[in-house]
Amino acid sequence: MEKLPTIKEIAKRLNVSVSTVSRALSDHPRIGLGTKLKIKQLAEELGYEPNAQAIFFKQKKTFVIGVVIPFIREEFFSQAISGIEAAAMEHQYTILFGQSHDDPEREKAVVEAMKKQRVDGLIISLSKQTNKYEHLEALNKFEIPVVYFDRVPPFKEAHKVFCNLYKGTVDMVGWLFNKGYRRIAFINGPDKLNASKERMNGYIEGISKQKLKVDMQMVEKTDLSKESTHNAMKKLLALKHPPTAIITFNDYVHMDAVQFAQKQNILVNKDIVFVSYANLPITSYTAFPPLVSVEQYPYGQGERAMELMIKILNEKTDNKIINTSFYVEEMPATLVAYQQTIS
Amino acid sequence: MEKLPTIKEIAKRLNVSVSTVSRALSDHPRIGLGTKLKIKQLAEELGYEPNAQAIFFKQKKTFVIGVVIPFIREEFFSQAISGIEAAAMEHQYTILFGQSHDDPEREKAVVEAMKKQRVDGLIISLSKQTNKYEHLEALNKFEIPVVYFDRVPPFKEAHKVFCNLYKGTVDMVGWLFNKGYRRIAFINGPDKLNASKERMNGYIEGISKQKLKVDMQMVEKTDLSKESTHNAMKKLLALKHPPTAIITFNDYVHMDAVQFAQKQNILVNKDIVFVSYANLPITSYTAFPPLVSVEQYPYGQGERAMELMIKILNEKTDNKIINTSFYVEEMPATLVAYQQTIS
DNA sequence: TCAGCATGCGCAAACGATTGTGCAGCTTTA
DNA sequence: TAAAGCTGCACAATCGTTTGCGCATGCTGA
Repeated sequence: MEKLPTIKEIAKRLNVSVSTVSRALSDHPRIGLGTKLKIKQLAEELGYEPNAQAIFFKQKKTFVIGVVIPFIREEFFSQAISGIEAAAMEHQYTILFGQSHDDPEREKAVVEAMKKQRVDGLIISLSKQTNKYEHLEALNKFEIPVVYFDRVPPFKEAHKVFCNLYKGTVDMVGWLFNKGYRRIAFINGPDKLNASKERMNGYIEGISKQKLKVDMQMVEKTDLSKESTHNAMKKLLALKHPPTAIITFNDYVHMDAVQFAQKQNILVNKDIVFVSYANLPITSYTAFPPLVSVEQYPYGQGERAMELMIKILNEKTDNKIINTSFYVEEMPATLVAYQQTIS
Repeated sequence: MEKLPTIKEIAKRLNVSVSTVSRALSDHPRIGLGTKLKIKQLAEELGYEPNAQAIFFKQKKTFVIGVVIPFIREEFFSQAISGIEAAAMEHQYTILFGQSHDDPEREKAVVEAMKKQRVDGLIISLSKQTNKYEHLEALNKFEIPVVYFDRVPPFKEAHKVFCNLYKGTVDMVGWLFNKGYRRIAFINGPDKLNASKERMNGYIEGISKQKLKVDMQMVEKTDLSKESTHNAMKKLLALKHPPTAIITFNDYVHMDAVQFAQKQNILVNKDIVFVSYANLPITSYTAFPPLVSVEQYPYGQGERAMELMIKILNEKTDNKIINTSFYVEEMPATLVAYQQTIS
């Protein structure tokens, strides 16, 4: 069992100083060619690799970015993290991973742990329940930049990457209208989510734009649990004039809604058509994927969030001038019709 | 913008030495009560938190475990990583995350990056293509323990956690036999995967146990791509006596196989029944989930892998005696009938 | 009264690497 | 031929923290 070789070890074996070894390995011009060669050869032999911990410790930089998301098992987030990882690798960064499980306490604990690890920055998609931001503002105070993505905070003073679903929702209502649907219902998410407000505004605008009347009986809410969604469906189906089209908050709500409709012997996408958000690959395997989806590009969001982070970090080291402005990146949400892979 | 406070800063403000501050904060008995109080109070005020980078650097420990998996988007792995994370948090460890994308080159690159970050240990599920292990043996050489899970290497000299699917497969064949099926086909994964061999042996044993004859025409292979699975299905359906039951390598192969069957206007689970491995939550949303599945407990595997890792690390610090034996943990794979949630 | 011990704290080395400075010895140039 | 410049290397400080050792001071007991 060998120890990982150090610069010291090389110096001792070759009877030179550690500084000479350090400079030789980084091709410093003031080191003689012969010495360089000897050193590099021995380094190669020993399988020397610089101790990142030591370097980063001295440079006060770790090249580690913390990433906190609600649930990795949600495909949206696993795709997002893939985008983050891809961008990170390209710039020699590594990522520390943590889940909040949509619990603010756990979110706080994870963020603390990452702060202890002295991550260079934090990329986070907030937990549904998060309404206090002290644990995150604490990071700002200590010059650890935070980039939010998808589930971003309501205030302006933050770097964010997100999809604005307003326009996508307007388009979706328009699409349904053009297909002849008039009784368009909407199962929205929790009020406090920004994403819910955007969708809601888009829905109202979309309905109005088609000269239809907004009927609040057609709007239900779910806390995103299966029971809650089933409950919303129950109410919609009990209406005197039940909807002929249902827009659901996301693909998971979609699947739960479809499940409920089937239980009621409703012919999905015949009696009632279902459309949704997210366009996740798994839906292509389900019996009744949304006829049309608002694509939110999770991979792209993750990628952009990471690139933004790197940009911020570079600015921090380059200019000593503290940049007090915040980056806000709004990505387009586009309407995607379901690709018929079956039959 | 404040800097993160250091022990030095506290020492300067209180006109004591850094060693006194360090000892005071860790309740050393030789530090006076009054001094301790003053120091602790100021530390609290400044929001002091020890610089983990510095401590770990000195202690040659990072409390970071590298985790490398093929694809986070596969539910099996996202569940596994949740188990790993849960166990890690419980013991104050954090996890560095990387994906191999089933590419040995990328796997190597990720492992190298983690080695540079001086992770305390590495938990890995091998890429499908990995058949050289130098990049991982390099870690062993430098006393960075490696725990493999699920996709484990063929050799003995390794810590492993996995499900042996042999018995599960025997049981599955038995289940089908009891239900009256006799022409039981099998779409297996790539030969080089251990998991394929286990399943194959189980299949053969299962068939023989029921006094049926093993018909190699009933056994097809897939490289796990959709095309390859469709191709395997094509061959099976073209047989003079096509199967009445099909065992697929995993839930993704299952979904692709079902998709193909539907294209051929075959009544799934009526003309042919499909059974599979993994029992992933998403299959409950699909039109035709496997009638029965061999549950592989990804969360449990991840959890156990992490616990094993911590055990190994503790042994390393406790006894200076190097433990040369390897831990091999075989988890039971149990047969699970599909929970009918629809209708 | 003084050795001996406990108390309370500071000094300095160490972890692995980077980097400014200094100092030889050699070569160049006026 | 001596000042000036270049070449090739070593020394030492530094990052934040821990920890063995040592040095005062005050107290105890014989």
